[in-house]
Amino acid sequence: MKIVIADDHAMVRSGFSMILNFQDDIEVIGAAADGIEAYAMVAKRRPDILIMDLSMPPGESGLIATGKIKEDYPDTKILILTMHDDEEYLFHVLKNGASGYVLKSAPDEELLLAIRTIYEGGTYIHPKMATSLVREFIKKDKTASTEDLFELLSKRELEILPLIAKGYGNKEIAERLFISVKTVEAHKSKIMEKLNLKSRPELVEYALKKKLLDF
Amino acid sequence: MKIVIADDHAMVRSGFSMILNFQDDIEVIGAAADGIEAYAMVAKRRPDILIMDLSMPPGESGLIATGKIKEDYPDTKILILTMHDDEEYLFHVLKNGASGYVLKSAPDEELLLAIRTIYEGGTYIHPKMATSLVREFIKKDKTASTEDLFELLSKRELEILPLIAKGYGNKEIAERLFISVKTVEAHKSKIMEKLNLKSRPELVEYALKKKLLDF
DNA sequence: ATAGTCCCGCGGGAAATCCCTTGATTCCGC
DNA sequence: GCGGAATCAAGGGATTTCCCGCGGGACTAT
Repeated sequence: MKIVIADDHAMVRSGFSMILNFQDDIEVIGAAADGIEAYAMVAKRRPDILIMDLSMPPGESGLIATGKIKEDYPDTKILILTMHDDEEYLFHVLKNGASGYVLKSAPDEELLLAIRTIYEGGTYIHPKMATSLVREFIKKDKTASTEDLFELLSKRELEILPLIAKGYGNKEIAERLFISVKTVEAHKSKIMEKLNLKSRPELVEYALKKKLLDF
Repeated sequence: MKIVIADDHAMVRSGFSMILNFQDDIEVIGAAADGIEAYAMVAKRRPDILIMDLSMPPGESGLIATGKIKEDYPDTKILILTMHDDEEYLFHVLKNGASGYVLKSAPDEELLLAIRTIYEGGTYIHPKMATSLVREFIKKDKTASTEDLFELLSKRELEILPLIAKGYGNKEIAERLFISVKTVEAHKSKIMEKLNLKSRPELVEYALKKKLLDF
């Protein structure tokens, strides 16, 4: 596979080139000293993988370059190689389309593993960095205890609550459930009483937190 | 650090015990053959780390045991060791409180690295497994293009849309923005016209997808 | 400059809908 | 059999919705 290295330190570039070229399946076909050069190099050589240092001050930051390159040349996988074990970077970089994140302090084997992983379409995140990713994931997904819900609300109420939250009118709900509008209103009152909600927005928020809004 | 190993294969247990006890900083203080035994062992010995095989058929699945143990003994870190490189498992296991996920096919060094990482409070996910995690993360965070929004809707409309979606009544919105109810109605009409929405639920859905509902 | 367009704000009035209180039925567990 | 909850429902006042229309300010193209 063909690789381009982008790093503002010449020594780092040649060092990694040595290591990589020593591999049978890897060929370093270019190098760049900043984000702009990296973009140009990718445009010219079309590598399979671009290894990019995040902190390249002069031309353009590696982060921005990552976004641009990924947008124009999505086939080139981007592996971020950095000395920051900062969580913030990880998020931004992933959102900008990078496929991997390896610390410069990692052993050579890890770099090679990362390269081969993303070459095959995978994503390589330095395991320790996964912490923040997992935390975010759990946070976004585990808001709902769901348990307390089923204990408090009846079947009917549990059926009506999401509909209200989704913005359906009482009439629509009534038609959908083949009951009277008045009944829907009664249920709604009961729900709000049980859950100690006193306004529609609170109800929407509640439903949202309990993941009842699945459009 | 003190470790308990849970695996239904005796050979696996002794094998790993050998490897781990060979380390200066690790001491295997117990073993279990199923989820129930694992729970009891954790209750008795209070290890720093529990290494758990996911697929233990007889007593109780490792997954469920993980949840129970984590709930009652949150100080014990749980490292999942499995042969499944299945995405589904990863999610469930993380939600149930595991701190690490390592494949049985991984080299010993990786296991040791994982143990030490989670002992220090980190989270270790096998890098290749990060793929699905990242995918989910990006999906949950990048649903909104947000761009098209700001082009279509005016400032005021962009201010009102979320309020409607959140369930606020026209009157409340009017009071909050110091404008007339009639004006709110007008804006609402404009919004629905521009976005081709014809009902309140559609509007809520739209707002939700654009991440405008941030309670 | 003038006309066109968009954003913002406001209003009337009629019909539909929502909100709140009250009450009837049924079913369940004690 | 009796309290309690679930389900259903009506009456009446408050609110929203939907149809209209009005005017001022900003920006643009002619």
